[in-house]
Amino acid sequence: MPTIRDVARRARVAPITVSRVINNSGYIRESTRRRVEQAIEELEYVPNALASSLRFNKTNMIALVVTDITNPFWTTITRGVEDACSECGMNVILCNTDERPDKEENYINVLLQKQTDGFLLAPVGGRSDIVRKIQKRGVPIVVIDRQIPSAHVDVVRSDSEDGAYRLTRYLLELGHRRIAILSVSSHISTGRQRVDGYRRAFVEQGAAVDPALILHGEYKGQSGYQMTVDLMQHVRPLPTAIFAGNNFIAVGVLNALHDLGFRVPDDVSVVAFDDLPYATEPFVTVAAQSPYELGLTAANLLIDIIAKREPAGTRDIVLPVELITRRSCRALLPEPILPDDT
Amino acid sequence: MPTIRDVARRARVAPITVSRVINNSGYIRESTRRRVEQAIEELEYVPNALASSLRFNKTNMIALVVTDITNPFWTTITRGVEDACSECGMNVILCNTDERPDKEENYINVLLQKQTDGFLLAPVGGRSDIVRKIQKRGVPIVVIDRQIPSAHVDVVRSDSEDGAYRLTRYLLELGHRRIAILSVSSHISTGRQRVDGYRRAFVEQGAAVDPALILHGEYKGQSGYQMTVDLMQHVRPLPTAIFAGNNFIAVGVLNALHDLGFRVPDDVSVVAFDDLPYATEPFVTVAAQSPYELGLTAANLLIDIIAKREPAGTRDIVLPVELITRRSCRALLPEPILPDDT
DNA sequence: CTGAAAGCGCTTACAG
DNA sequence: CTGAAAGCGCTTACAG
Repeated sequence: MPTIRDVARRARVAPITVSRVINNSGYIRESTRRRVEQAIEELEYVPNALASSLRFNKTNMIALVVTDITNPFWTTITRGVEDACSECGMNVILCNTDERPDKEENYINVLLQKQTDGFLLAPVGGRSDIVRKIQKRGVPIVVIDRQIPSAHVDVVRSDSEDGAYRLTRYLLELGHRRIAILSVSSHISTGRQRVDGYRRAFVEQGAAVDPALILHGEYKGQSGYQMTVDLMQHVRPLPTAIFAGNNFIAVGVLNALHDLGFRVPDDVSVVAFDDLPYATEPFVTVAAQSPYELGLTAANLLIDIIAKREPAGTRDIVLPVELITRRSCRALLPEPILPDDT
Repeated sequence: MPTIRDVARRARVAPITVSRVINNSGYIRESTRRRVEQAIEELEYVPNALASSLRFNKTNMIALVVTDITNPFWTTITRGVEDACSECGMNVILCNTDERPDKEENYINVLLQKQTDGFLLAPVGGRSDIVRKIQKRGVPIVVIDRQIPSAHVDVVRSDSEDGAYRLTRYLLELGHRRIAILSVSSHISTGRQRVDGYRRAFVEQGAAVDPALILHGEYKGQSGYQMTVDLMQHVRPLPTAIFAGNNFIAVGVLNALHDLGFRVPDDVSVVAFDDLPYATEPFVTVAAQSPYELGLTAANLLIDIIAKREPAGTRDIVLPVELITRRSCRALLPEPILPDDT
C-alpha cells in the first residue's frame, strides 16, 4: 500500500507537504496542492490513522460502553451519541458489557490501550475504581444513566426517583395500595432510586410499604417474567398493581401475567419505567425517559471536555421523565382513599 | 504517562525485553520477567496499542457495519459477532449506516484509515464499488445479510426467498388470494428475494399476482404504517392478508390496522419476515431468521480469513429460516382452493 | 537469554 | 511557501 512517501515522490515534494495538504494546515501554493491531490488520487492513497494518531496524540475516537445493546433504550442513546460525534468528526466505539463487571474491566483496559480520546460509560456496578483508573490516565470521562456515589465525575442521567414517585402516586391515587415493584439490585443507582421514589410516594400518602412487594432482579425480560411468577404464586394478599422497573422487565411482566391467566388491567394494573419498545399498540402507562437526548447531552459534554472548552468536574445533569398514562391501569375507587388503610 | 522506556529503565533492561514480556514472545529469564512485571505494576504502565499496531501491522479490530442499530435483528447479530470475536481477542467497532450510502462510504473510508483487520459489512445498496475498494486494499471482508450481485465476495445470509415462499404458500393454503406484500426497494437483495419467493408461491399455485399488492417502502415502522394506510385506503378489492417484509414493517402494519379499525386476524391476516421483537405476547406468524448464528458464522469466517486459515472467496452461506405459525392468520376456507381463481 | 540499531508512517519544531 | 531532521512508542531482524 502506498505511504505518504510514495505520494510525496510522485508529486515531487517532501512528505511533510503531503501531510499539510491532507490536514489542511499551513500555507500551500495552490499548484502544489493540486499536484499532491492528484498524486493521492492516482495512487489511491489512504492515510494511516494509526501513525497520525500516534504523532497527534489524538485518535478522534470515543468509547461508548453500554450494559445491554439489545435494549432499545441503549440503542437510542447510541444514536444520540453518534449524531453528536459525527457532527465534529469523532467516531464511536460501541462496547457492550452485558452487565458483567469482567467484561467492563476488560473493555476499559483495551480501550485505554487503544488511546480513545474519551469515555462515555454506563457503569455495571457502583464501584468507582474503574472510573478512577480512567481519570488517573487523564482521559476525559462522562458517566451516563447511572451514578457512582463514591466517584467524582460528571454524570448525565434521567430522574429515576421522580419518575418512580409519579408512577407510584398515580397508582395510589387510583386507589391501589398493594403495589409491587420489580426492580434491580441497589448497586445500580437507577434501581435503587426507583425504589426510593416508590417509597416516597407511599410515605407521602401515609401508606405503609410491604417489603414483600419489593423484588430485586435484573433488567431483563426473563427476570421480569420470573419475578412476576414468584410474586403472583407466593405473595398474599395478591398485589393489585405491578410497577416494572424498566422496559424489558415490563415485557416479562406482561408475558407472565398472560401465561398465568391474569388480565391487564382488569385483574392487575401495570406501569413501567421506560416506554415500551416497538409496541404493536401503545397500551402501558409509563414514565418515559428521553434516551436520544441523554446520549446527545452526554456526548456533547464529553466532546467539550476533550476540547477543553469545559473543565472536567462533578456535574450531575438530570433530565426529566414524562408520565404517559394509557390503558393498563384500573381505578380501585369509588372507595375513598383513606389516609392510612393498612 | 509512562512508556515502555520508563518501564525498561526501572527494571534495568532494554525496552525490547519489556516488549517480550508483554507479548509473551521469545525467551526471558524468570527473574527478569518478574522484575519487568513489577515495574509495569508500579508504574501502572498501559501499552500504547497505536504504536504496537503500527509496527505489527495488525490492530485486532474488525468493523461491523450495520444498517439499523435500533433493530433487534441487528443487535442480535452484533452479539453473535462480539462473542465470536472476544473468543480470540478481537475487538468490534460497530457502525450504523442508517441505510444511507453517504454514511456507509464515510465509515468505510474512516475504517480503512484506522487499519481495521477486517470488515463485516451489511451493504446499504447493491453497488459493488464499496466492496471492491476494501478488497483492493487487501483487507478481508465478509458481506452479511445482503448479496451484491456484481461483487466477488463471501456472503453469509438467511434464505429470504425460501422464507417468503413458505409464508406465502401458508396463506395461499389457508385460501387467501389477495395477499399484499410490503417490502423494500429491489436494490436490497433481501427485499427483492422476499418478493421473488412470494411470486414463486403464487406461480406454483397457478394464481395470478396483482402488482397493486406489491409495495416497496423501507425497513422501518413508519414506512410499514404508511404502506398499510395507502393499501387499505386505495387498493380494491381489499387484501385479505398482509405479508410484512421485516419485523419493523410488521409493527407498522399492526399499528396501522389497529388505527384504521381492522382486527387481526378477523378482518386481515398478517405474517412477517423476522420474529417480532419484545412482543408482549407472541401472536404473529413469522419466518424467523437466526440472527445470532448469522453473526457468529460471518465473524468466524472473517476471523479465519484474516488468520489465513481460509482463503477469501465467493462463498454464499445461506442459513435456513423457520416458519412459526401463531394466531395472526384466518382460514378463508372451507371454500376449496381453486387451481386458478383469478 | 538480552540488547543496539533501524524503522513502522506519520507530524512537530525549526530553518530558510 | 517548502523541507531536513528528529521523534511519537513500539517491534523486527540481527548480533552476541
